[in-house]
Amino acid sequence: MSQQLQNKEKCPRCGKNDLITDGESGEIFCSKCGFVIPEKISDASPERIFSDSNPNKSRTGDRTSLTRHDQGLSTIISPINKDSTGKPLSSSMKSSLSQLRKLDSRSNINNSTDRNLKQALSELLKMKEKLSLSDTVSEKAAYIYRKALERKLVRGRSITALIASSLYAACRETETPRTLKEVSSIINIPKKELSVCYRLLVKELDLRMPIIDSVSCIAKIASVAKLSEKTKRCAMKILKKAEEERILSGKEPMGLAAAALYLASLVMWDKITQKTIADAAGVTEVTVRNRCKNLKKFMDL
DNA sequence: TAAGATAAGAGGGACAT
DNA sequence: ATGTCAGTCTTATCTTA
Repeated sequence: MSQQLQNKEKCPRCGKNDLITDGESGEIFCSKCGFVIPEKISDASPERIFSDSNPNKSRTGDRTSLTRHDQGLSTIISPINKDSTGKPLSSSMKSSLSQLRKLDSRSNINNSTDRNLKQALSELLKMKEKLSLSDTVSEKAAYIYRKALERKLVRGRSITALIASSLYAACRETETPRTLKEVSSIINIPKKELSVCYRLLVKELDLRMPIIDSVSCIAKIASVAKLSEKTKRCAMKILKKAEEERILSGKEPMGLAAAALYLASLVMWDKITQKTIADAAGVTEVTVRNRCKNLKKFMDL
């Protein structure tokens, strides 16, 4: 059970003073009718109060995020010619406001870089959902894409492909196990195009990618193929040993992990076919066999 | 039916031109 | 920039137990 904080506002649905802030998710909901207030997810950190006399502990705005084209810091000039009390504006005010609006729209969205960014980021959010990735990864992807924009790498390339490869790069950087193949098939971009963009990003932005740890792939494959914990641990032992023998370089980590799991399943009498494990890992049976051969040779199994 | 073997082909990294 | 080369992985097909 997470920490819950009382909230002074009224529930918009039932009108009762029973709003509660969930300390973990930051959602505000009514304890009487269960209504969750949309778009009002605040962070659970202590509120910022600028004056002690302020009874209304309002927030200072949404959190900033790299996944918004303006990082969540936009100010929108209302298109309605009324002041805050609802009275119509004077004509001189109206004309200066319309000037402001013109300037504002030019400086914001009509800037081609910003327009590009806006489109890319909306695609990014869709992709993030499809690949069920965390905010951390998409933030990182947004950061990479911004860099790419700065370096003018987008010219003449498809936004979709570039933002997708940024996302893939973010996965690599955060060691989130997603293969190029998965990304390409889920987002519907040819693998080749994606890998060209990815290599471009790595090269031009000087990204330092951590080497994929095949041990972390084991967990993923094991859960897809529904293997036992025992087998998983045995496979990790095998890979650790192989790592010491230094026979891992240049091999696909997924293939290696799959082979280690297959060998482990033999040791543990965990009945599993090569096909199942190859499918779970997204490699072919032949690859599993070849990797098995390598591993066996060095481990006298 | 699962596992192993073999061959042709694709694509990418390293290195030279 | 383009080409070559060794090594890897995939797909397809056949054999073996």
